[in-house]
Amino acid sequence: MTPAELSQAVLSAVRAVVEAGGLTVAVPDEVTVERPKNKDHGDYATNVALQLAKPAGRPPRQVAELVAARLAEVPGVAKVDIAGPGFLNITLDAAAQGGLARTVVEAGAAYGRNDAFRGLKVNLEFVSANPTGPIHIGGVRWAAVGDSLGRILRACGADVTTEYYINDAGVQISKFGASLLAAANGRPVPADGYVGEYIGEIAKRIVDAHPGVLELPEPEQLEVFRAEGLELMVAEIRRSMEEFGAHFDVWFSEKSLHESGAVGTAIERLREQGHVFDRDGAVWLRTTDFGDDKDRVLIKADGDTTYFAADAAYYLSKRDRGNEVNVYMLGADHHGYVGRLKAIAACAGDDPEHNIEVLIGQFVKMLKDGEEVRMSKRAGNIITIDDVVDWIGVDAARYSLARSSTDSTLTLDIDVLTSQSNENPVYYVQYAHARMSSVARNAAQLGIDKGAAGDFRPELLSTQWESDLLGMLGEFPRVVASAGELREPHRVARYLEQLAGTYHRFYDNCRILPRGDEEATDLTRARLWLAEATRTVIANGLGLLGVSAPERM
RNA sequence: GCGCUCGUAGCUCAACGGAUAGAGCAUUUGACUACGGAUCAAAAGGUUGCAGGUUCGAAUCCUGCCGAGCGCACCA
Repeated sequence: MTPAELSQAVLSAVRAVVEAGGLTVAVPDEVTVERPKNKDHGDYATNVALQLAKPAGRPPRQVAELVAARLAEVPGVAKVDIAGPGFLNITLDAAAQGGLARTVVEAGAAYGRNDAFRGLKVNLEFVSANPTGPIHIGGVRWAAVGDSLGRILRACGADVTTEYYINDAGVQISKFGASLLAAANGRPVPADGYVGEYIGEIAKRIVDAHPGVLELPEPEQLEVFRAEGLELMVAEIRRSMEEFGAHFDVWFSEKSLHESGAVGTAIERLREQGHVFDRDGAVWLRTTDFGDDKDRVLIKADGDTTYFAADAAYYLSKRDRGNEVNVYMLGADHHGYVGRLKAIAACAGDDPEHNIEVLIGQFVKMLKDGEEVRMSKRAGNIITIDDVVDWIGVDAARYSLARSSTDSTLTLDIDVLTSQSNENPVYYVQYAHARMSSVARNAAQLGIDKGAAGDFRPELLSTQWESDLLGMLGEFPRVVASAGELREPHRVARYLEQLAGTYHRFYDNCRILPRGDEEATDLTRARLWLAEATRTVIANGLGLLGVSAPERM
């Protein structure tokens, strides 16, 4: 029996009580059934009686007794206790609980998926770092979290488009080009230009590809370095992202918004909505109508459009392409954008609470020799995505970045990650998968098979460790659903750590394969079902994080 | 000054208003002639920044204060 099925059973019990006249209260749409932390509280607990007590005008324990009597009759429910202020503690019989292993194995890769977001078009924009240098650590966090969130939302049935916004228009690209030009000519980098080894490397690649470039008049040279440098840098970023396993469906050029006239069209559309006005020779969007702290300029007095105008056009583009929910993942230094982004949606006549979601990721600090590594572009000590991957590999990097909430600043100790990488929790999870794979290999070698589903005897999975493991497996669909709903991939990682721990304890206490000359028994086969189910869930979960599930380590 | 985010074990971090606040690392002590010891068992470690409030119940929600980070452009 899955938690979802049990939840339905509790609901039916409540309904039965109400229909029999035991309670006068509206039957809730859903009830929460959770795994109690304390084993004495049964396999599952529900607080439905506590919630219904007040509307029903009855003491919680009295409500609990009425529901418990009905629930105890449900097939598969072994026992229902009333505890504390009015919790219902439910114990399942072993067969009902063990049947979950078969459910999981038969669902395979589909186990954990749901259709909560069926038909919902979601756009996820993340990283979107300026193509003037390599992706640094802050961008890497979003690469890991954003890509994982995309996988999770797809598992929840959403139609997801992942997107990288390329800021390829504007002065920073010109500065980038000027920096490349200077490097190619052996001159010092201009003030507030870009420095770093990569500048010299890219400059050299451009010179190699265009042998005559340095003979051209300087303005033409600049144009070559600007355009070619941009192309090479974007290609470099794409390579890094693909190597990191972060895939973007769309690489969206800011410049294209200007060149296609989309920016002008967007301003006109906002004007038709009545939120555009002229003042001091500039064109403004009255974002203060919708909670922004000041109005924003769309077209400057000198006639140039602002970055904000492109933002508005970009948002409308996303909407025009059918995206209903548009998620922006920004660094903490951009949290000031939330108000104006929401205001764009509102000015366009959309619902800013539904059509735009902004996730703010706090900074990632790097620690080396016990001290924070102060990153500065000028000093050239930026930690890039490629650095992190070189040190600890893609799996460990993605996992360490995705396992904690983006709400809190994250501190990564380089020394720990490199020298003691075995202690990284990702290996704990992967090791469980490798162990199960090893058991499967050994079983095959012994000619043992878990057998047909019809011969599986779930009631044999009766120890505390097997019960714990089955309980954890049952939680997976809800973990995926809540991770998707809350946009919090770290919930999947934390769950996997718990699941791996539960598996390791099971493995330690419950021998799966026969030893020596012993024959395989029904218990052997039942445990193979359980191990296979666990392996499936770990593989599915790691897949949601974009982390490999190795068969050997 | 205004605003956003955060404050949990020595460290890094969990905990969708639920029962005794949990893991890992570090520290201490145990377990391999059994399926992978990258494991397991156990000990120790807390006034959840502080003070109020809301309720059957608060780390979680509200208010104030303290502390940290980051924002407050006709820049991009």
